[in-house]
Amino acid sequence: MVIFTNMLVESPGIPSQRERILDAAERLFMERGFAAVTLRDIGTELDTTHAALYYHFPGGKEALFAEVAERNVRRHGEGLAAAIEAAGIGLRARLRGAAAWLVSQPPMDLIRMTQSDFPSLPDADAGRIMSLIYELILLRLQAVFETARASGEIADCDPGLVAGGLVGMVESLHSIPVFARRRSLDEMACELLDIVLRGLGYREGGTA
Amino acid sequence: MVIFTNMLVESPGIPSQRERILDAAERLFMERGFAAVTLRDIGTELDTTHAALYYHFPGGKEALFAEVAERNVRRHGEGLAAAIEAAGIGLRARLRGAAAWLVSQPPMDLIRMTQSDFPSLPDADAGRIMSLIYELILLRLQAVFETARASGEIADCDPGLVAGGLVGMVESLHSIPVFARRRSLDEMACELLDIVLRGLGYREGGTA
DNA sequence: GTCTATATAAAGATAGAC
DNA sequence: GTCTATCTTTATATAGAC
Repeated sequence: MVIFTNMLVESPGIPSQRERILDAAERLFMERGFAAVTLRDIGTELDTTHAALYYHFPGGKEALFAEVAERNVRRHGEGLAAAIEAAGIGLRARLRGAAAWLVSQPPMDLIRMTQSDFPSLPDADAGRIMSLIYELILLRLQAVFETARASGEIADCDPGLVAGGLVGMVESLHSIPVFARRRSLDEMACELLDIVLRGLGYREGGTA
Repeated sequence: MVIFTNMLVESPGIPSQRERILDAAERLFMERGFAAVTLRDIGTELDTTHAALYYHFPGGKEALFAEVAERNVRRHGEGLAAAIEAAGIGLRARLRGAAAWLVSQPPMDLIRMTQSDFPSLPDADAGRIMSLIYELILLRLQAVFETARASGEIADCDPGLVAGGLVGMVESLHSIPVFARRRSLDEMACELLDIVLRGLGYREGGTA
């Protein structure tokens, strides 16, 4: 029986250097965007040099960003699905779970991504990541509204539009400077959610 | 009677080169953010060289961005005030006017500004512009909700939170790629607005 | 795998001609 | 006022030692 070294370093709790790079890069890139982060910033974060990054990511900054952005979208999607799942049934519970997840994560600035980051990437990368955003996040939330509509919990509406508007509204809470936050992002998201729910004619349990 | 040259070049319809630079810079900076735009980009846009920009803006990129960002916020604030004013009375009309104005402008990405652009500026500039955003945009919209609350058009709510959430929701429509827009941003904003209005217990005319 | 050193390119900024 | 040319800094990227 042969034990591979890379199986050991990938064991839980001992993240590989590659993972550590991805973590730091993801945080920096998602906070500031592609253009505003240098490879030296990422190296400094890990107490190493930017040259070391090229061993793990031969494709350089673009490849690193593309991988990091895709990873971020997938993580957002998984967390969203898990939060919705864990919330059980009922539109209000599901949306609160989804919103709590979104504000617990670094901001996902879709305006910056579409207007600034993606145009800097090869079309193939940009297109793939944009499709993932649509598929893993927007469609996932849209399905929640469709389910609620089908069971009579809410009135008729454009579920895709409402899902998108909700993400934008909740994510925008991240733009409140930390010193100006008199309540937690979670509480504020809940209050906004309740307004939207009422606007959709929400009644618990639906027509049943 | 002396006629100053710079009075002539500032006459309507004949924008000075300084104005043309501000216009181009504003569009580019507000679309892509501080880090993603080079002075050469701006020069190219005006069929000139980046060196020429230093004659009009000796402070370089930072000073140009600071002036452009402040100008953009003031323009947003003025347009917002004018749109609300022109809409007459009634919360729905006012919010529709405000939303129509917001989607008619290049996106104002508050997440990117606070997380990425402002940290690149001197604290004084960043603080001043952030205060203007608060004062000219958020407080202006907040006042609309407070007025509506006072006249009984809507139920009690946190007007600052609702104003902020609304801006975030409406602005996020800008992240929909152009090819994927099946309706105009204006129509989508109206539909979202109506949901929020209903959620606030809106009734036309208020208690009167 | 990571480092130092270096090559190359891009971007901010200035000088001086016109 | 604008241009060309140049300088300086910064950033991406590579080479080769360890």
